Amino acid sequence: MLLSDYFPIYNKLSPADQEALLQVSSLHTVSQGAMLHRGGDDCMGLLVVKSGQLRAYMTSEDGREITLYRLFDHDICLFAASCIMNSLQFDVMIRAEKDTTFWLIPPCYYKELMERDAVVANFTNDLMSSRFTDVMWLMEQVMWKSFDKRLAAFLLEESVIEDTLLLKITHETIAAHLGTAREVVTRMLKYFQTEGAVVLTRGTIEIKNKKRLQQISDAV
Amino acid sequence: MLLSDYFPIYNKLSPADQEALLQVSSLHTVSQGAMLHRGGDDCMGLLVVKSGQLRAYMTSEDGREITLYRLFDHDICLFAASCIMNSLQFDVMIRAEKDTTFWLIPPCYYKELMERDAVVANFTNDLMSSRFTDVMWLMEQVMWKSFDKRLAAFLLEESVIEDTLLLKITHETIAAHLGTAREVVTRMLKYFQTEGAVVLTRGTIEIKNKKRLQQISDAV
DNA sequence: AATTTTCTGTGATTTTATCACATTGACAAA
DNA sequence: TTTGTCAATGTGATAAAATCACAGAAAATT
Repeated sequence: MLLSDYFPIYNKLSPADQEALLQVSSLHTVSQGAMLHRGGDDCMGLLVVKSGQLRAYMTSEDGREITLYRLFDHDICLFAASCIMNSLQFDVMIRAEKDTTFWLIPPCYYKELMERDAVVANFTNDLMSSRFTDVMWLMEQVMWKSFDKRLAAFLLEESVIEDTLLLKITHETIAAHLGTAREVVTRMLKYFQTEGAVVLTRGTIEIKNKKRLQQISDAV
Repeated sequence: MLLSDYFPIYNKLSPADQEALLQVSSLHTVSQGAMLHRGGDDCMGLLVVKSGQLRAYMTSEDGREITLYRLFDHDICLFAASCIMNSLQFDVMIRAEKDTTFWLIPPCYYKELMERDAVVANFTNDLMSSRFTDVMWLMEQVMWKSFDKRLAAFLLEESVIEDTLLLKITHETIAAHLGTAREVVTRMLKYFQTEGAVVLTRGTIEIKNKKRLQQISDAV
């Protein structure tokens, strides 16, 4: 599979631009845990995920984290190229959650293309809208949902992503996803266990009663 | 003053598009408190603020609110035209905080223009980036700042916007801006009063010690 | 087997949210 | 002027979540 298969507007580019895009783009592979981007200063370029999984998150001054959204195969990451949009004035961190292969389109090339080509500009617009939608969804969760609902929803989502009921994840990691403290996660998980919804062992959470988690997550 | 003075890229449009833009746009005035937009379904168009003040906010199912950002003279509101971006999938409410005069550019016209003209598309991109930046700033506040800091910062900002130390605002309204409950605001304001930072009467908050509020707001 | 590190458990306290209702001030109607 | 009404504020009680400070258990390393 080529970049052209992963870049939705490739066919709408002029032949010259198609050629140039393939020329300047490069394929990279990083290992799980690799830091791809740390905030507004660094600017690697537009990142097109071929395979793997990335996590975009925000950090507090004292090192707490919250996951903004995740990127999977075919997703495109705009914020690793935040320098091309000078009205974007905030810091997003991006880290590989799995071994990940991606194409990188250099920021200066993409910027020039976007400013010249309406199709590319509108596509960029769509990308940004999607991420904006993700963040607004998160905002709603953080603002109006109680923690038990958010945790239950996270476990269910994680179960879908990993395609298993036996999650290999620590309380600390969950806390970083949800933007809270580890103890808070531990206590709520203990409660879920007394409810029979999960079984906990060191480093794992086994989902025993999916319906119960769904009830908790969906309750009004 | 004409729309052309408030629309930054007007001079970059073709003469025909300049002409058409002025043709299809309309000038409107609404009173304080008027609801301009409620969520994704309604789509009035791109809204260019001539004078006044708008508030963009989010609501919970049970009617709680939080202010996302505010719009002043020369600001342009993209979300009253959210239908032109079909990847934008969230609801923003927009209400006039003051009597407001604005131009309205019809969504279908703007959409067509944007898809055709790279300058317009990139400008739209910039608008969206700015709002995204606002929301990310809010996210940081909500996630990592304690409530006393957020309230102190709000009072100071309000004082700048209204250009007075005697704020005419209720605890209920502040709670809606900050996304919390009225009692929480009342209690914290009482505390600020015991600190000598403010003096409270029904419907007003007088800032007595700006420095103290700044200390509270900026404390690490 | 001993040591170190990572992960989990838990009490105590503070902050913030929630619920329920009391009180006060402003304004309007009688 | 008095009375009634409503919006705004005050506050106690309780619950949820965050914070702090350790204790202990499991896994990994030496």
